[in-house]
Parts: sequence; structure tokens; C-alpha cells
Amino acid sequence: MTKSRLTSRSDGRVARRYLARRLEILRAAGKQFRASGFADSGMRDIAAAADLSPANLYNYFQGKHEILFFCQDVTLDRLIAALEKARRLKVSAAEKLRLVIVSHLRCVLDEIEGSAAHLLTTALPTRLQRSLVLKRDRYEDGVRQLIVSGTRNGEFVPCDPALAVRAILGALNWSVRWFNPDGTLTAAEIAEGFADYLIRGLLAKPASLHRPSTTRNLQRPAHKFFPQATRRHDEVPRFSER
Amino acid sequence: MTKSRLTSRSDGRVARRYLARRLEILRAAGKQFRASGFADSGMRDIAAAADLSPANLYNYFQGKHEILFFCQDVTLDRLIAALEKARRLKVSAAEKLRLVIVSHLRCVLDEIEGSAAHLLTTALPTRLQRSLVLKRDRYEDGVRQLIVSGTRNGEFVPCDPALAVRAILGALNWSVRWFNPDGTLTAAEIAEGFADYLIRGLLAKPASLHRPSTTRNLQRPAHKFFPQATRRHDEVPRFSER
DNA sequence: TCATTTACTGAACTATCGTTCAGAACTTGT
DNA sequence: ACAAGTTCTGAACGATAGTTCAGTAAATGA
Repeated sequence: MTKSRLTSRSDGRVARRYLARRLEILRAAGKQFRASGFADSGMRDIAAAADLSPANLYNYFQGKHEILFFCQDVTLDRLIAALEKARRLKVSAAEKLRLVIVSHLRCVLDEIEGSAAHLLTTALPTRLQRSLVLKRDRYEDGVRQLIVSGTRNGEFVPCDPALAVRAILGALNWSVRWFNPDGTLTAAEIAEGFADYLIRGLLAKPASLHRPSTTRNLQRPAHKFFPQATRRHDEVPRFSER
Repeated sequence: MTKSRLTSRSDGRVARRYLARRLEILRAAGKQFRASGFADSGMRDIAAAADLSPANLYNYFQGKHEILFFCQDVTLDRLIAALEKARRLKVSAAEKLRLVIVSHLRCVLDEIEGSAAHLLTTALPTRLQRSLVLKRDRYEDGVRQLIVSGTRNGEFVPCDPALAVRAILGALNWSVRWFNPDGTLTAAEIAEGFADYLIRGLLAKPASLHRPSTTRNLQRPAHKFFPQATRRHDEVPRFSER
């Protein structure tokens, strides 16, 4: 028993390479999960997508469940980070919500970093499962609070915030089912349209646009949120064939 | 080779019993699919839910894929039927859309008849797959036309109908992920709240309620759409553990 | 009651899944 | 160049999935 990977000395190139490979695998697995779902993504598929042998995956993760766990965990962390960033801003509730919606779609649709936060499965060990559900609830609670505060200050119409937040998150999460990076709509365009519609349903007053005006950079430029959003949404396969 | 089941003579009790059993199986399978997803619902689970031996399932369906196909097919037929009923009504676009939304949630959440129109999987043979996708597109097209006509007559705000319809259907379809028949909200209550919010996002004018007034029976009584909606939505497991 | 058709079942078959492991190939430090 | 450490792989294992089939139980009609 010699120096382990994590306690290796000084520079730690090996540790860095190890972590980099882990991320590569997570990216490939996320893409695979998004494309084929969890159950239909075999370890052999993930390995092929990550350009590794199936056996080698087990040098980086304990098993399939751990890969899924980290996919969801990092995505949830990014969702929560975007949420808290929005909360700290001194803008209207509508503009905060817009940032959350746009960030959410980016986390879920992005071709490179996008993962599958929504693919919770009973296949996960109970401990990990509970941790994810808790984190997900924290996120949902936060978004709901955003709606509640908007309702309190009269910006939003009175409504059941628990229902509104689930309608919004449902619309966002379902997008991975039909989104096609080669289609006619970029992820950024979808995000804009969704935000317009989903926020309008909450507004008390028609309010011309309700896009951020003083803080226009919140949503622009689109290529900052979706740097590689060059492919487009296809018209023909309305729903994915999954 | 004697008389087959379908060509059996006169009264045809056997044929009726056969079809009834088929429906029982479809109901049990639909419940199972909704609860555990397609991949995690084994033939042995479906058989247990339908109170049959696994082998006996193959006397009624060619295989698992055919069970899924019929589950989705009958659900899509019901969705399209509700859509066309709404289109024939002489009411506002908002009220038509409300009927479609409420019917959709009923088709998807109902504890007895509800199925899983959204569980398209690559596991289906190409022929069946295409048939379902086509039907699903017909439904989506119809709902989008509803939005377009509402926009044309000034009732709805100008927007991208393709995005709006996907946001709406996404919110509706995602509901099976978190809906809990034992929870605090009945399916009918969810339908009302969702319809309020999702339609408000399209309206050009705030328009107090926009529930059907002259045709109040379109949405009332709730127990007509959800005859057995007595169980309630739970508060704790925000997302299903699937 | 008996013969025929229909409904059903337990056990086994095949394929595929996640996973393991002995050892090869490569990298690194001296 | 050599040894130590690491990264990787092909082949196999056990479990479980969907499915099949020989044959039993039940229903039907005379």
C-alpha cells in the first residue's frame, strides 16, 4: 500500500488527471442519459460515449448508480447556485424568475454541460436518493419563495405558488424530451420564449415586456448563457422518440 | 384448427371476456408504468398487478412492447377526442383550452383509467413507434391551432404558439412525476390551478377569471371529470422518488 | 358425463445487464 | 533502462429481464 491517488505528493498531476477524466465521464453519461434515459443507457453505452472500456469506468465510479448520482448532484448544485444568485439581485421578482428559468434550461439542455437532474430513479440507494430529493426540494422551495414574494408585493397575481412552481418546472424539465440540438430553435431561443410565457402567467398587470431593462445583461447576450448554441431545433419530430 | 376466438359464433361471450381481460391488463399495466416507469416495470410486476401469471400475459398481448403501445394508443385517442370535442364548442379559445388542459390531466393522472401517454421509448418497434409519434403530433398540432386561433382573434397575446404548446404539454405531462393520489391536492384541484395559470400566460387582457361563465358546466362539477378524486396530494415527497 | 376448446401456469431458455478480476499497457521517477 | 505505480482491457460471472412451451385446470356444449 503506497501513496494513494488523493494523498499523492506535491503537484498532484495524477489527481488532476483523475478528476478531469471523471468529468469527461460525467459529461458523456449525462448526454447518454438525456438521449436514452437512465434504464436504457447501459454501462457499455456510457463507456463507448466516454471512449473507455466498460471495466475502466469502475476505476472512477463505484457503479452506475454513482454516475447517475453525480450527474444529478452537480446539476442540482448549478440550479441552486443560479437560484441564489438571482435572489441576491436587486431586481423585480419577474426578472429574478426569468434568470432562474433561463439558467434552468441551460443546465438541462446544454449540449456539453447539460445533465439530467430530473431522472430520479428508484434504482438509487436510499441514502443517495434522499440526499437528491432533499436538494431538489430546496430548489423547488426557493423558486416557490420567489413566486410568493412576487405575489406579496403585488407584482404577481394571487395564485397557488405550489402549483405554479410545479407547472413551471414541469415545462422546463419536459423540454429535454423534445429538444433537438440540430433543430430550428436554439436552446437560448427556447429559454426566451418559455420565460416570456411562463412569467406572463404570473404577472398582475400586462406589463409590456417585463424583460430586464436596467439589467439587460441578465438575459443578453444569449451566447453567453449558451456559448455553443449553434445547432437548431428540428421541426419534424415534435416529441423525442424516447 | 377450429373456430378462433374472434370468429366464434353467435353471442361471443368468450370474445367479450377476452377483451375485458385485455382492458384489465392495460389498466394494471398503465398504473404500473405510471408508478415505476416503463423500464422498471417487469412483466412479472404487471402480471402481479393484473392478478395473472406472467406467462398468461402472452395470451393477450404479443409482448411488453404491445402492452405499452396500447396503453399509449388508447390514451392518445382519449386526448384527441377531448381536443376535438373542445374545438366543436362555440366558446372562447380560452375556455376550449381549459377543457383540453383539464381533460389531459384527467387522462394522465386518473387512478383508474389514467395511462402513460408520455412514456415513449425506443424499445418500441419502429412501426408502432411511428404510429404513436404521428398521433401525438396530431394532438400537439390541434392544441397549437387552438392557441393560434386565440391569437388571431385578439383573445391571446402574440407569441410563439409552438413554444407555448410545448410549455403547456410539458407542465401537464410532468405532473405524473410528482402527483400523489394520497396527497393534499386532488387531481381536479390541480387541473383547475394549472388551467388558471397556463391560460393566464396567453391572455391579452387580464380578464378577471376567464373561467367559463355561460357554459359553467364545462368545468363543473369537478367530480364529474374526476369521479373518484377523493385521495389527496401529499406535501412531503415533492418529486416522486422515481 | 364426456370431449373439445379455452384459460392458465411453473419451469426453463436466451439475451443482456451491471460488475469483477487477472493481467497487459502505459506513465512516472530515479 | 529499470522498477513502481497507474491506467486500462478482454473475458467471464451472477442476476434478472422478456419470452416460450409442455402441460394442467377450467369452461363449454352435446
